[in-house]
Amino acid sequence: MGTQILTVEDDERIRTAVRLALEDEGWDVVEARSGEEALDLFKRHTADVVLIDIMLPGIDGFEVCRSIRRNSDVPVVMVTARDDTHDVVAGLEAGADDYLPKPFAPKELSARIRALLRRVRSASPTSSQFEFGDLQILPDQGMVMIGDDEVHLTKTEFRLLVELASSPGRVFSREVLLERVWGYGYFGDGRLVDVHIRRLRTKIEPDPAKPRYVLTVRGLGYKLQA
Amino acid sequence: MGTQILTVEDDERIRTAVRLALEDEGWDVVEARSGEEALDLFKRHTADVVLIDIMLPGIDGFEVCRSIRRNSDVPVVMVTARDDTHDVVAGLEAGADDYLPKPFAPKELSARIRALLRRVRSASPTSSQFEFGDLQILPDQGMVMIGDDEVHLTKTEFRLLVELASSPGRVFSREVLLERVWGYGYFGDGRLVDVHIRRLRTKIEPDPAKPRYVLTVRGLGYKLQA
DNA sequence: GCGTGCATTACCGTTAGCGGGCATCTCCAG
DNA sequence: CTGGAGATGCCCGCTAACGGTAATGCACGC
Repeated sequence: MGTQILTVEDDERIRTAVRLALEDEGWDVVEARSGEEALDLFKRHTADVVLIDIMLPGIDGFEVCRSIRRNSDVPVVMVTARDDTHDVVAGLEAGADDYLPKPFAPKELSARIRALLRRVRSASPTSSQFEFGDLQILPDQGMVMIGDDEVHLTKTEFRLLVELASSPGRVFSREVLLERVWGYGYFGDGRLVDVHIRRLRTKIEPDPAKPRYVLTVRGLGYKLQA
Repeated sequence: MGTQILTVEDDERIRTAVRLALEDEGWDVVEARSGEEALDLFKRHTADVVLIDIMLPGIDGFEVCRSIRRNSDVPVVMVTARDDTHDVVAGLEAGADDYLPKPFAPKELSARIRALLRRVRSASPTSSQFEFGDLQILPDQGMVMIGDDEVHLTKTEFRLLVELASSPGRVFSREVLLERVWGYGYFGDGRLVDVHIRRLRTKIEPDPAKPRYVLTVRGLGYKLQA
């Protein structure tokens, strides 16, 4: 699923020009022709960025922006022919993140949206999380839970587990694991992996002799039960 | 401690005008006259926003921005007389969050900075207070309570604690903490973090040898018990 | 049965984190 | 200006935990 951009613009020519510019960047564009339509679409879809023209029939851009802000932190860019300082300030005060006076270069619009996306995405560190039955892996917290109990893993064990969990069910050879967990250019014995798999099992498996999560695939490597 | 803004501008009249406008908003302004001075100041202080003029003697604004971006996510606004689309795009690509062509209205500058701060702060909720068991953190009042007793923390200890509290349970590496607490671009020993964690513990932990709140995650960093 | 590959254990050099101590810096009171 | 207290940054030595190696035992497949 790509980046979704909702545009609100009543002038068809501009709307089309904007759409083409945004699609050039590889983003998906959803178009609204009025404030009402925009708010309706916004409720029903999720957008990564909203682009609002101020001069709209019906509800104006400022109001659309404020309305969106009441229940969302989505990045908002205002685009308009009015470029008095007063309008710019009003737009930003209404909750917009950026304000771009027409006429503008499509490349500038794209660049500003990219900057905004960069900022927003760096702020929300994708708190990933895996779950396999009773086994719960929380990479952010450097933590593994079995049921309700925290299990302490060392850094190496943890990275090994996270690596296996990144593609559940897939078999990882010792070479691949050495490369990914220990780093490129590590020239050690493949037995090293065995030892750490063993240590991992004693910690997370109810019965390490009959592994439930970390399974051996003879002759190939190890995998995490999907 | 208020919002710190670092400005980089060689023209004295503009520098003064900008400073007055920013101070009107209640922000603290630190001024640099060249790219070199800016990078130097940036290393030693923390800034909440950086304002960069592109045309500078020595290192130009683009380079200053890129240099800052190499180890910081601080909001950056570029301000310049050049307003070709090409320059705007280049500025944003260099890592700036906004680009404002001169001449600009001080009110617009302030509004744009406010919008940026709003965006950045909504990402890391400086919410009024945190509570972890008996530990109560009141960032607004610069105050920490254990049970009913106020505990005195130094500025550094306090910021360290608040940073950890901003994402309870999440592991913070020494690098991240150095960046966030000591300021971007601080090039010191990672051991420094240990020292302050220890001092923090002696103050807030009932038994500093067996931490209850500030936990060590060996090989990764520290976290605050969720 | 035999060989190959995996499991298990023991061992030991290394390292990360902690605590004590010290030098410098800052900020205030005198 | 000066002295002192607190704050800050840095270094060194200690220890427990960790990572890697090797040796031995076990299981599976031919």
